Amino acid sequence: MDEQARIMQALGGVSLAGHSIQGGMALPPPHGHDGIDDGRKQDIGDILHQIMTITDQSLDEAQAKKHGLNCHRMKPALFSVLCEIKEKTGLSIRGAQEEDPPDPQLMRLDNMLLAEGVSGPEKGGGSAAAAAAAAASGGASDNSIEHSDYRAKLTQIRQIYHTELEKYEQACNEFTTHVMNLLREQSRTRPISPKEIERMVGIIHRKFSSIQMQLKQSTCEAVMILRSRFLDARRKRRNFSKQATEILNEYFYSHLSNPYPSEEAKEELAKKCSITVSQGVGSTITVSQVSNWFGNKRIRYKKNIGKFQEEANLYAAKTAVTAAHAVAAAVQNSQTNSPTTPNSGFQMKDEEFQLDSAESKNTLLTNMFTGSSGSFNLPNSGDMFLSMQSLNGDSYQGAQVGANVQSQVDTLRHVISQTAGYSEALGGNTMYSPHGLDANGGWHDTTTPSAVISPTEGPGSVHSDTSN
DNA sequence: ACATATGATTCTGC
DNA sequence: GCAGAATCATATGT
Repeated sequence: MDEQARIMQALGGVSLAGHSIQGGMALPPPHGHDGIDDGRKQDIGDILHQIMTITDQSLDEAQAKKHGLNCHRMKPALFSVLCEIKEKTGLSIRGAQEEDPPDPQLMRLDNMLLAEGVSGPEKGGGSAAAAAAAAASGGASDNSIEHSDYRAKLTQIRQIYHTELEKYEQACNEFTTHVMNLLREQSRTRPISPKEIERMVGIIHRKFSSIQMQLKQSTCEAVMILRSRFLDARRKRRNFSKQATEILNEYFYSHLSNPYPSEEAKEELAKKCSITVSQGVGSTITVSQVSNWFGNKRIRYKKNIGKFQEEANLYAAKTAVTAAHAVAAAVQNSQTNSPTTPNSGFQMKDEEFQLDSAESKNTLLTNMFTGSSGSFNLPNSGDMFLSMQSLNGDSYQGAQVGANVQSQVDTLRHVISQTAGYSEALGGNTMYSPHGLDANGGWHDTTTPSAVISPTEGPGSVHSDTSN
């Protein structure tokens, strides 16, 4: 042990090729020596001398000396002792950063990149994620143009991410092997154990993974920005076309008693709205958009019936006019018995859009006579009739005459009778069962037209939608 | 510039 | 999962 101590002391501060070997070496104080034979003493002295003078010599000479040292029989023993001491003294430095636990932040980033289709399997991963994102946001985005744009940008991000990642990995590997080679090389002259090399590799990997995390973070940010730009429909909100709104309103007011279109009805409405819209630049209207529309409509109508009175009148009138046309045609058809009269022209193509005579009448009656939310200036019956007459000449085509002729006749009869003051018995129309909002504000079937009036809407209580 | 309209989203309750 | 309600964010009208 004394021998070792002396060696240590002698070696302290010696630099080889610019690498200090002082780090981590605690040198015990020198003290007396005994029991070492002179031959060995001479040996060690030689080694020390060679080491001390190695930097003063030429490269070739140094190389030769180094080789000599490496081949020296004392070398393995010295090396292991130095390593042991270094290991002991270096303990305080490490230990803290041993095995790294999975970073939650990194895991979140990884998950997100995977979910967005940036990382993970190649192929249509990006578009699949885009579609999923679109579906998540209501499925309302059927904008193929914008979607392809989004996908293109996502692919771009994906490519950049992967090339960068690859670059980092390559650099990391190169650097690691370089450092490993260097250390291995130096381990000939410095006390570097394989364990230490391993640890160094770990440190390098950690450093590189922190760089990778930055890359992941910025990629995530880019994706988020992209998403907000392309997929947040609220940012891209566009009003529906006039025709589309008309179709939807048509359905709403003709089903005022129960404005909850079935899934098929919604699909049909969406299709119709999209057809009318397709001639322009507008996007198509999806089922979920129809659902949104009805949701908004119901709540806004209920909140302020007065505000929608005019609209309700209009659509009810349109419905009635449509019915009138149908009836007129039917009558003409039956009277003239003309084979050229297109009977099929009034045939319902789609049962979904049946005209609900009771409902349309209800709308009319409610609007005209009950006055719903009080302060709305009700048109008197004459006005209403006039307006209807004027509408008669209208070339409005929007309303799908979906009803059978009989129900249209009923509607028309009621409209006419109520409007013009006819008091005919309207033989056998027991279908008249107006529906409306119940006292709780929900839609239900009632038997009194006045039920349409919201109890909370006293006369003169017209107010605007303050929800905004 | 401001108010209003409107499509979409989010939250809550059922 | 749907509907209602509240809210957001944009579009449109003045």
